[in-house]
Amino acid sequence: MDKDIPVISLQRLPIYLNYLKSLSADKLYVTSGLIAEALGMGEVLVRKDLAYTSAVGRPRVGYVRAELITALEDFLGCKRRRSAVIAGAGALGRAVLGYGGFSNYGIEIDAAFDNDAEKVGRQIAGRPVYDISEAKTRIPALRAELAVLCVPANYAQEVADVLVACGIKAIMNFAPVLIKTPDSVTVRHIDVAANLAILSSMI
Amino acid sequence: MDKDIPVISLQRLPIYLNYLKSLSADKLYVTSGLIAEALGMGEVLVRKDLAYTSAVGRPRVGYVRAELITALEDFLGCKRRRSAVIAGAGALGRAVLGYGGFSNYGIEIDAAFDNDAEKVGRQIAGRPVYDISEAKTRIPALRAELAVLCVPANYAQEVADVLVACGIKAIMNFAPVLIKTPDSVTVRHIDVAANLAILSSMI
DNA sequence: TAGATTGTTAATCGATTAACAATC
DNA sequence: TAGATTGTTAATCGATTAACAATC
Repeated sequence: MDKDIPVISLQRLPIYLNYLKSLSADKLYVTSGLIAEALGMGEVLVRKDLAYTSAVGRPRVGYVRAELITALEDFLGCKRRRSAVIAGAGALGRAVLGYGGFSNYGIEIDAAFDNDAEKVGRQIAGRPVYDISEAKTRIPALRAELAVLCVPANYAQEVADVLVACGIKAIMNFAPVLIKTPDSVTVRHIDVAANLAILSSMI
Repeated sequence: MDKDIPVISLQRLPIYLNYLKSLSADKLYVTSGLIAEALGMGEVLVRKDLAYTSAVGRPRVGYVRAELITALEDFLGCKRRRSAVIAGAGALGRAVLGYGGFSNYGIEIDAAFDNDAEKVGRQIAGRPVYDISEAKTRIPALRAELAVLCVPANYAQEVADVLVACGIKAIMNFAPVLIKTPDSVTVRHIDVAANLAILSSMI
């Protein structure tokens, strides 16, 4: 009955959530018009997006801000704690490990993997760095289903295959190369250089 | 006459470019069908996207791979060298500084800025770290128009304002907060935590 | 009650895909 | 020539916006 949320709407939900959280605590109600105005988008679009979550607004007053935050967090699964791992403990992997923002979404980065003996066995930001060969025992033990791929391009496919074999169900890929995975595994590719090039060509 | 390329098509051009470069050197010709197949998309879409560049294919043989790469590079402005700076020399800023991939697109990261006296004056990956107060002389001197914003959320708007005042025309924003800029400045927001949360909710 | 805002249905807009003529 | 592939025009699909009834 209820249609699945389009990915493009899903991508806007964290933006709404951030905005709602940024409002001062005495702001009890918000309207779609207020959100739309602040974020530079159409108000009907905001209502449509919010309708995919369990959010319910009231005519004349709008949405209760706290309820709306809860609805968005529920929809995004922020309540359910989920474990993630990082593959590649280079500069980017370490930056991601040290980044605290994941906890807002119920995600915990629990470990990193690398093949460099220099890095293996140490801790980074309080998290252990294991040899990649340990992935097949460590990942199931952690029940991790999310992975952030921060290895060089020439290792990306090989490491992605290992992650998939270990039960990882979604991969955020920072390597500048497309990786192939079974349909059951979702991949988001973030190519930082390509993004900057796109920006540059839009100037 | 010629319509402007939609942003969504523009975003695919680096993907085509990477794929074409990944092919072995003896692959002289490529067809839209080959590219589409490899990338899991429709072949008409590939031809439409390529048509926005100056690429011209030939019926029956397809596109000359080398020509197509050149056409994409020209369109993306990879030939014209452009200077970029990083704001924020924390873990993420350092990771971006150390990342070599920008040169493929003609982009050179020339400097970083920070307000931490510990970091200012040092070099990271061979690039100088200046105090943010120097931005207004250094950025124009470098003729930098691109910036990567890697500061904490609570500084993001303030630092973005400085960058804009220094002549920056496009900002890639890694801070988990929306920033406001004049219409003349293009912003791409990459919220790593939000992206992982989206992925997670798609599992 | 009057008026503001929601939620939904219909219209529009833009992107993708299908169809096909051109051509090498 | 026959056939494969391009480039383009028309059709479809999906997302956004407009219109509006419901309602608090």
